[in-house]
Amino acid sequence: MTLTQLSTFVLVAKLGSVKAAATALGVSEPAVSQALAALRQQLGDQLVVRGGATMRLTTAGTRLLPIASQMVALGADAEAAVRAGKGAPGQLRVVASGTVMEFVATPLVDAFAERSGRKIDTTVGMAATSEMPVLLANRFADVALGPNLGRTVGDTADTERGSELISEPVFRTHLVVVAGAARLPGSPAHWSWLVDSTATDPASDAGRLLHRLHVPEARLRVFGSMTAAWAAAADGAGVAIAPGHLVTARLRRGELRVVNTAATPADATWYLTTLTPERRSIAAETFRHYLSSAAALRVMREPGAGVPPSKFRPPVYVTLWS
Amino acid sequence: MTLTQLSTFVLVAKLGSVKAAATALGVSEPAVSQALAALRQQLGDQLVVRGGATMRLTTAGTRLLPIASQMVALGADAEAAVRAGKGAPGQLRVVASGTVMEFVATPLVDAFAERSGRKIDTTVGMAATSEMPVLLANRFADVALGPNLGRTVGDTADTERGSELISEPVFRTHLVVVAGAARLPGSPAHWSWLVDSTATDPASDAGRLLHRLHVPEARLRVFGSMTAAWAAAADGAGVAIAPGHLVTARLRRGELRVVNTAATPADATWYLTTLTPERRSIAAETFRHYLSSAAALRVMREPGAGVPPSKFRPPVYVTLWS
DNA sequence: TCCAGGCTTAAGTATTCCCTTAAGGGACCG
DNA sequence: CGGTCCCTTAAGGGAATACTTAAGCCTGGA
Repeated sequence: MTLTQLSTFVLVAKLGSVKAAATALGVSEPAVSQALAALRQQLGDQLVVRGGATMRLTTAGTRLLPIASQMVALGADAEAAVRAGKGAPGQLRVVASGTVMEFVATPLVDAFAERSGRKIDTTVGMAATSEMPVLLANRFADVALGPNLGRTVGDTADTERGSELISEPVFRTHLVVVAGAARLPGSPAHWSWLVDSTATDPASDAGRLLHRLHVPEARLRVFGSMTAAWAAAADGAGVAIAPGHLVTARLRRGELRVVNTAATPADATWYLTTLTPERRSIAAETFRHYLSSAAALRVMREPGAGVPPSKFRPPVYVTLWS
Repeated sequence: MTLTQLSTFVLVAKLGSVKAAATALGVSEPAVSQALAALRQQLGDQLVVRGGATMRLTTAGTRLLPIASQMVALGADAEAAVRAGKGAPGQLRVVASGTVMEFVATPLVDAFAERSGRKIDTTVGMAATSEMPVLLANRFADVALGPNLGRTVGDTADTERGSELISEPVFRTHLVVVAGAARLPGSPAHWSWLVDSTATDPASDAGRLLHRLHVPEARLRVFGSMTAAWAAAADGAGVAIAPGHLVTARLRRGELRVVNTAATPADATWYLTTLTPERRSIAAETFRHYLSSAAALRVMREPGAGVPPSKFRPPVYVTLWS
């Protein structure tokens, strides 16, 4: 019964699938399945079993989950405690949604590291919206930047202590639909939508927008980054989604134009999600404070030139700081 | 950072020595030292350093200890939870002092297992008095049978939550000094004391008795078991210590006679020590209840023939159910 | 000053972890 | 009934664990 195995179990149980856990951990499916098999053999119980759509917990698994979850969290706390105890630099692990990751996470974190006098080691990873609560609750990450993760209706799991999350708005923008010079036939559901991978996350801002416009999946063309999608849109290949404030330059130059739809322009707010204050690490608190500064706002508003399409790595999930 | 390493660290920190931890775990000293070295390297801090008599915690080590301790305890809880969840037999791990171990632990546990309908897997290990609180607090054991472990004055460590212990008297006897036919010259401090290894434990009943009589260590001859010591005493090799109720037959047969001293007969009470009720396992609670039964009392009063000297294993510490 | 007890290192070995790719089921859906 | 998605097993390899014995080293005490 290793901590790795327990982490794996927790992730599978909370995400409801081996595949999802494997993705979140950045390993192959068999790796997860095998860790699970080892736990199952040693504890003499299946713990999680296939139950149609999602993996279901057995009775024993249900009892194990809160304990395992706490052990994993304590494992992270242990490292943080030792770090703090020996006066070493703190550590801040950020997870960001794809959009935030592409445009502002890196410059934001760079600026933060600069400002903190390099006293805080900061790393960034990308995660899907559904993964973020799990990653935070189990201390795989300290803060999340992306959509609102505050408690939503129908949230059955996670009534355990310590898993409560707090989302605070840090930046408000609006999503617009943009296109090049090409004519757009018929309704939005018939257009060709040039999107990045976050749009396939139904809980993301872009995903919700597409859902509201009833765009079928067949009409999507997924690009490795938003920047790449915009370039394709400018070439007349279809329409793309963009945070308004990030395409002002392209609009001014006439490369792109705004296309109004029934659902756009749509408000879109980026949130910072953390644990409750008493469970927050010092580094997380510092970062939270930094985000309310004028310097941080400036970075989010004008994140520089963005990342050139070739340099932005597609949704290769970062191995999450094992 | 494995659970094994954390257990090792906790044991070293709480027992104050690598050697003690190695003994308690039933492994060699280098094994402990090495586990510690691995932790130290990974966490980048010494955690515990040599500080004269006992190992002292560094700042980082101080912060780590409560967290590690809780992780270890949760590890045991996890197994228990899964066991309970799948309806498997419960588990009861008993630690006993040497005397209890030699005479009553085995028959007591056998009787308990019988009575519980084999629904509880019971194992017994032997431990020194100083080790018992640590073993209980970190879930290496569920109950302890031996001297009173309730909070004593000067108990500096263990103010952390969950380490509170409750000792309840379960059997009252009295210690007597016995000898064979030989004449005893001078004061008790000059006699030859034939004892078992528990007498070298200063916190044990026998150890305290020897201290009260100012018997120097040089006057001790350590035997592998009390039974063996009594046999030697009967041969005239010196005096021995015995719980009165266990030597009545030998006294009646004239093999031994009681020698009165300034400190004997001395009251000696065996206690059952457990965690607080809400932290107690079901098996521990069941055992506690069983001990108050007439059947248990009978076993403790007349534990059969005892163990023949050759069969009782000297303080070979049982590997503690890792 | 040397000695002794106790912590640490060195060297070697068996075991377990943890990951990979490739291939074998099993359930659900059209 | 075949496809597809997903979980699982098989096989293999590299690294880390966890233990041993033997030998060094540091500190405190006679």
